[in-house]
Amino acid sequence: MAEDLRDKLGAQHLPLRDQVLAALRTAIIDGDYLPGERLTEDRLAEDFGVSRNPVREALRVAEAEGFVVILPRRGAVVASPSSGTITDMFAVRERLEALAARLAAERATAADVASLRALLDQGREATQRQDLARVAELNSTLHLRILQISGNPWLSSIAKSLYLHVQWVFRLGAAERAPHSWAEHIQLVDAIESGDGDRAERAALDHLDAASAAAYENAEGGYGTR
Amino acid sequence: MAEDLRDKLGAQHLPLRDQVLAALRTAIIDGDYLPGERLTEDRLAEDFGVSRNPVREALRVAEAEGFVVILPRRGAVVASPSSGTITDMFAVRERLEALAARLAAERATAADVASLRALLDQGREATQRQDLARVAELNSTLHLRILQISGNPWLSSIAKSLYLHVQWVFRLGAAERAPHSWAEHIQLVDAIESGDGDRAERAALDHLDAASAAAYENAEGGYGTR
DNA sequence: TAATTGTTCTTCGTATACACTTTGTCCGGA
DNA sequence: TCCGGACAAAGTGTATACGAAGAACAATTA
Repeated sequence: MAEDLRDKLGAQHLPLRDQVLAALRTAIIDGDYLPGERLTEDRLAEDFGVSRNPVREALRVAEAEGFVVILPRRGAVVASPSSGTITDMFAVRERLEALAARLAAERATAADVASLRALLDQGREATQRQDLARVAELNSTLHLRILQISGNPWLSSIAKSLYLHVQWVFRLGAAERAPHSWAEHIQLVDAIESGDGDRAERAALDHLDAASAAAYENAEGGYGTR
Repeated sequence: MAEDLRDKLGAQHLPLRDQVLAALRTAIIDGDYLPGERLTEDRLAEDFGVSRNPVREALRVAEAEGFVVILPRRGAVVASPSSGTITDMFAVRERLEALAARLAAERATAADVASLRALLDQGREATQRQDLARVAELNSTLHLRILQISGNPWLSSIAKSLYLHVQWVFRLGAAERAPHSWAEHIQLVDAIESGDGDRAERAALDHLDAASAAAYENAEGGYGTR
């Protein structure tokens, strides 16, 4: 009986560096660490209650992911997304999510479609309850689920990382728009279910156009021009 | 005069971890470390003549980039690209490079076009000299240059990383095909110069179709199905 | 004021230690 | 011969300490 427990614990073992990385990411996305803020190793180590080594490893990955900028011999600061990169991000995301929608349409099983429909149902429900946070969360889940259904690991991992950044930049306005985007989501899932790749791609593009327009508008007043 | 030197030296400073990462990447791409090979920290530290810390930091980034797989408490092994991921990689690359071509066409200055033409000239020359390695190198440079001209940092960084993986998987057959692809490159640069986004995108897609067909063929006999 | 110097903070890299897992080996028993 | 457990070896994960070097900032001096 003890072996079972140990096995599970062993498999479950998450290296501290990964926990730190996850915590760092969410702290940045949630705005606990603001763009431009300096992140000294000692401070992070203290914040997360670990030694400097795991922190350093997490920082390198966070840099590769674009969440922090590291200047040699000067340390890490939280990256500052500019409005220019917003346009750029959406340009890339448009292509990738369109591809994901097409692949998903071509490969989705009945079970896949059912899981998407279930998410739509939960979304409708949460919208009625005015639970915006939950709606936004389901929104994310839906997108990630479509990526997963696309069955392309490269696409999935790249788009996922991009999606995190989008959330970071637009964490302010995302919740308000979420309910509006739900109608577009239904279109998208319908298209995926139909198995028509062209139609799915079009639906994804329509959705992203609307999202980028709304997000951009929001960014004008929110994050500012720089 | 001294200030200039100091500034340059300061900026030039490459942390060991970055040097290790670069060396590790090229060692993997060049096949010095084969897929599935175990990479113990001590060994890498000795190979590169550094301590464990820089090696560990480089390994984490290499993992994020997909060059190695790290299993907790068991260490890192060189990733094994399967033929399935080849198709997936090209599917993503197609979209991204098409976007890059379009943006490049829309934004290229006269100087940009000139630099592309210069690369084409050098390529023609190297082809005549039968210097296949040089041709392959110029091939890479051309693609990266177009990404740079696109002016989209996200696109650039993602496509660059993808490009590295393509080189890794097809390092065997890339050199042979390089001369053939040159004609397609000329089409592409012509399209970029014309400023016609649609045309540039089409040229990029044509090029990638040919490249993926050739690469796939080569992989059948080379790397094998798994 | 402007240039220089000195101090302090921090990163970068090395080295060391140790707990804990995983893996491999060996050995006795069925 | 084959199996299962004890035991040893290898390697990772984490913490800690230390020195060198750079960067930032304050103090001092011309």
